[in-house]
Amino acid sequence: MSPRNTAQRAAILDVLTETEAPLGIEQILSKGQQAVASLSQATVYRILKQMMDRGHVATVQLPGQTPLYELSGKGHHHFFRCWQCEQMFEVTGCEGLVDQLVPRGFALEDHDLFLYGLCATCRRNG
Amino acid sequence: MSPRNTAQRAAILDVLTETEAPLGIEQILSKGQQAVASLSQATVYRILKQMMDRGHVATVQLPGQTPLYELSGKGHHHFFRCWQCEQMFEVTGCEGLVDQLVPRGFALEDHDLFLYGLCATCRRNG
DNA sequence: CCGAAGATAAGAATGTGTTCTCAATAAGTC
DNA sequence: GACTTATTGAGAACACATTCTTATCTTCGG
Repeated sequence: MSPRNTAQRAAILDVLTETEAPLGIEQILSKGQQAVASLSQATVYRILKQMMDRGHVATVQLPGQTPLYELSGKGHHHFFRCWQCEQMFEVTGCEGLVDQLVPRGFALEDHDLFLYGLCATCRRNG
Repeated sequence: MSPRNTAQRAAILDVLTETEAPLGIEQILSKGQQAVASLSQATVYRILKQMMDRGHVATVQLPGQTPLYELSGKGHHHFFRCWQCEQMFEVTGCEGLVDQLVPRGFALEDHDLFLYGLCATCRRNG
């Protein structure tokens, strides 16, 4: 059966829709509480898990960090994370590049890639 | 002061030296116990931490996994992880490739890259 | 070889992220 | 509007990796 249309579910979906970058549990919780003050952490976990099971949400696993969440269906992409403002920027266009690193005889099926540095704004201001 | 020369410390160093791929705590523990049967998990953690503080050991953080450990001083490199045999293979030569993905105006300072698929052996046998 | 100080084993304790429990609440149905 | 049933909030419980505690053992300087 399809899930009931609760204010909490709508709030979480709104947060994910309005934000371009992937978000952590705490960020989703605090932003969601601006719409539904009573929103609890357990509910955020519960709803995100359901959305993932239904394929509406995907996780972004940065090395050594807890997962971030974003709406799925964006196609293959990676992220540039700014060390100053900590924002994440979507990066595309890795097709063909990564293949050049695969050892002879190996079959590449997937890859993870994360870029770190300064975004254009922080670079100018810093 | 320099650390005392114990059998446990030598065993862990041997394990890291003899293995080309980065290892997890459990692997280091079980391999090390072949040399020093009494080796305990706490000691593995303690000695690895010391080796990291001294810069002799570095961690490899795969997304969504606990850290792996390898001897440092290998220069910049990445890994290809085989889904079948779960072995990790060192990959080098990313220079210049990653830069092509950096958005205009951004300053790239570091990156993580992980390749997944089938190694040559598993590809032939599977 | 002795003794002081550091190192170890084992398990207890901790920390963190996530899931569970259950009484209270709210959605959707008739 | 009342009923049935899913959903929620709050905190307890859990899982797990990691660190701490302490009594015992080992290294190494003298």
